Amino acid sequence: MTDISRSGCPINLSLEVLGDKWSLLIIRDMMFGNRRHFRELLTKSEEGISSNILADRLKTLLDEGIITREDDPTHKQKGIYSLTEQGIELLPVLAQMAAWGYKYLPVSEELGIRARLLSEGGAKLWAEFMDELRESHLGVKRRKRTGPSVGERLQAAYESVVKRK
Amino acid sequence: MTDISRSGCPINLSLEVLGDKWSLLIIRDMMFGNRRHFRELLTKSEEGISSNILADRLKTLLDEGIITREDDPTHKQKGIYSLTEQGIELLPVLAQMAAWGYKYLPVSEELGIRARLLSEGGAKLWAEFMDELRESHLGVKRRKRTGPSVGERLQAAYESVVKRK
DNA sequence: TCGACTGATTGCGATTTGCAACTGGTTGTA
DNA sequence: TACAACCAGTTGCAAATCGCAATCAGTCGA
Repeated sequence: MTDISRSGCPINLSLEVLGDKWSLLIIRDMMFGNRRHFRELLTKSEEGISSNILADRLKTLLDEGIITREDDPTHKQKGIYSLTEQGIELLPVLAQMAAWGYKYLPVSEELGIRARLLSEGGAKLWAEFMDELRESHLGVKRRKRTGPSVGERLQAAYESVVKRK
Repeated sequence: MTDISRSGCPINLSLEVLGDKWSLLIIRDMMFGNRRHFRELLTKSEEGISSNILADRLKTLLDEGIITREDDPTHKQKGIYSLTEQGIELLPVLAQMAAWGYKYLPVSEELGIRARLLSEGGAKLWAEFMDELRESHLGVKRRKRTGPSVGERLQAAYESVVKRK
């Protein structure tokens, strides 16, 4: 990551932080896959990132204030990565990107179902999911709610497609 | 651009098409700056893309069906690049990215004003602007409207900041 | 005819990427 | 206590990509 920026345009600045093939995929896995450890991000992702790239991107995302890292009390070597508020607010970007990809690219059925639900749910569903992320990543308490969470609903939809196969 | 994809995830597929530092900036300039020729995209952008990268990205975007190219009748060598519907529908992605960058990154005042207006305008303004793009890039006729277009309003806001300096 | 302009292409060094192997340490189990 | 499995990274190296500068051939207006 270079220190000097090409321009002060918000889109350009965002791309200088996120405009590579992996950063947003890591954030996607933290958001939708609840991956919080290095190993989980390394091995449980669809795309198979290599460890040096993962280490490098996590470092950059830390520097940029998009994620944080703290020690896992259950294991001296484990670190737990969490999204910051800034990271959580990338959800609309990912959601729009997912909706566009779902509409125009050859998305697989099982991986597209979440994009569809998220797209159909609109801004209101995104806000609800972001609140859930604030609870699980920032420790912010939420009002009690009824029924399954957005995260659970997305997961259930995914598994129902996978099971049918 | 590789032909084989890492996964069928919509976010991953979108990133394989757009996940580099330049593609979305080219689309941004076509959308908001009304740049339609190679030369315009090459020299009138804030960031200064080099000509080989621009040529390569335009080719990729053509292949992906995000833009089209046709000959300019006024000059046998000039081509006019236009956004397709698929390209126009990247507006929400760019708008969300601009909003996020505007909120969290050191955006310059003159280049941030459009992001702010676009963000405040919300989905309704985006839809209106996309309709204008359909008219100027796809030749789709629109119903007559009153007052300045979204594109004109964005441009006016930008110039008012630049002039004040 | 000429100089400026058009959309590119080429050569080349610097940077980034991706794979595989490896490091130093921790944990659970016997 | 011994040991295999697991943990978060690091290192070396080859290949691909990036980015700058120079260049190219066709076209236009004077």
